[in-house]
Amino acid sequence: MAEQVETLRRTPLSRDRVLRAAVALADEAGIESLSMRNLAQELGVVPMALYKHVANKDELLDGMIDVVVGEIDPPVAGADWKPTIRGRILSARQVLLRHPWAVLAIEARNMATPAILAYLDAMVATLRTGLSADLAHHVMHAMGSRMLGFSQELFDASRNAGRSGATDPEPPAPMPPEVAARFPHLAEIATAASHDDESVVGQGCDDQFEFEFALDLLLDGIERLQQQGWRSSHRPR
Amino acid sequence: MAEQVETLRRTPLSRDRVLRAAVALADEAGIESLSMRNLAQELGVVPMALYKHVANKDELLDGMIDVVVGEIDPPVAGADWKPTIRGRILSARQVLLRHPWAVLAIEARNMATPAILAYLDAMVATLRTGLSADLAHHVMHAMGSRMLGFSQELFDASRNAGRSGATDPEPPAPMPPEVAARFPHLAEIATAASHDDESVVGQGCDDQFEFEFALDLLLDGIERLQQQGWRSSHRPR
DNA sequence: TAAGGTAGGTGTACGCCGTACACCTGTCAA
DNA sequence: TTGACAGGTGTACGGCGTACACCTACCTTA
Repeated sequence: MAEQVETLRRTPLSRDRVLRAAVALADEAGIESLSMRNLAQELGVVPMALYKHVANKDELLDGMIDVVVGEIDPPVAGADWKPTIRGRILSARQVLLRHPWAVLAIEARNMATPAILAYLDAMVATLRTGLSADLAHHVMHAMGSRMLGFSQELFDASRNAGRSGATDPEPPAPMPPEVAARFPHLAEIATAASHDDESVVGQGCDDQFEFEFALDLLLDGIERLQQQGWRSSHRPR
Repeated sequence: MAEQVETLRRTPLSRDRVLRAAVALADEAGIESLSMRNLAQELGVVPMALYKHVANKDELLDGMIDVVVGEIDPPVAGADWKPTIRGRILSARQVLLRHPWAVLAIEARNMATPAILAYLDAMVATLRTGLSADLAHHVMHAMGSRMLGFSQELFDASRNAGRSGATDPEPPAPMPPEVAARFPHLAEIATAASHDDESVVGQGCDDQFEFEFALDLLLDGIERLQQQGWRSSHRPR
């Protein structure tokens, strides 16, 4: 019987199983409690066993990133570049919301992983159906991490989610009065938006709205440049 | 004599001296080799001595961030919101280029430090001279980390600078042919821009140009919204 | 069927990390 | 003179990534 249990749990390790377990562990317990030792324990195995499947922890993180990027929907073919780009980016965003730790992981690594390169290459291909190579180049820079479905929010609620513990359903705490007094303009801003709506609870931001606002600001500006045949002419400093 | 040396090096520790030494160490050796132990050694002191001046390593990092943010030029008063914002953001960018590690440090922490809040509050104040509170709110989100002078470049050379070792003056390596073959659109893009200029070496991007391109794309779009009296009207999903 | 190579899990150990806690020491106020 | 206190010290603990030697079950091939 003991060896039956052994056999059951001993679905043999594999790189894929290691990566998926790592992603699951990071999703549940937060990236900061993803250690080789914890991960090994989760897999019922001794820490050094992992090194037969990943070279080291950095390579593990790269693999995890590729797993996440692999979840992004493939681009729909044939449509206009603008809605195509927009849709795929919003899909990427949904994926990143499921794996909040991945944002930091992607930023912290140099991220020239094959999966990311493939993703970006497809994105460029779509852009190039409407834009010059020149403009497409600058657009890729301008969109930056938004291409991967996230942007740097200055106070990022999702940053803390998946950091430790699972979903904490607490609404964002309102700004304490002494803070509001010291930073009055921030305080005014904090409650300024999304109140023409009927049922907005508290002063939480509609993150999805904010993301699409910035995305469309960029996409509309890009479209305008494209329509007027923009070319980069480095102003002489 | 021995005690003279003692006295010389024993400029008494202080929170300020600790923070400045930490910033210098991160600048020179990279953030990943900033440990409490290394920092203590740099200061000629035993590791635990640091804890009389900073609560723990996270608080040390917060303090380092505040030192960096304190280097950003104060806003020039009286000018129009658009050039004021633009100028201050470009100043912030120069600061962050001097302390490349700070980008990751800022992203990794929740960054509600007093210095950052003060910086952002001043930024909002400037915005509010021309924009509604509603629009200013969304603008702050849209600009995201660009407000602090950086954006997420997908292949960020400055990310690796200051990571280990000092400045490496190597130009970015050209894309290896087998990579270019697998990702043809990226390859085309990589060499597409900044070649109408006379003397651009290799295919290195002009990072400053790219940053300003995106910044102006956003600022121009914002100005257009402002001029047409934009108000957020959440589309009914 | 025997031999031996190989893939993959194990055990031990090292050096690094952050930091809790008890301790010492010099300075200054009462 | 005393004693509180600010600030530097020494030791120790638990956790980390991972090098390295090892064992073991399987598969190939003669």
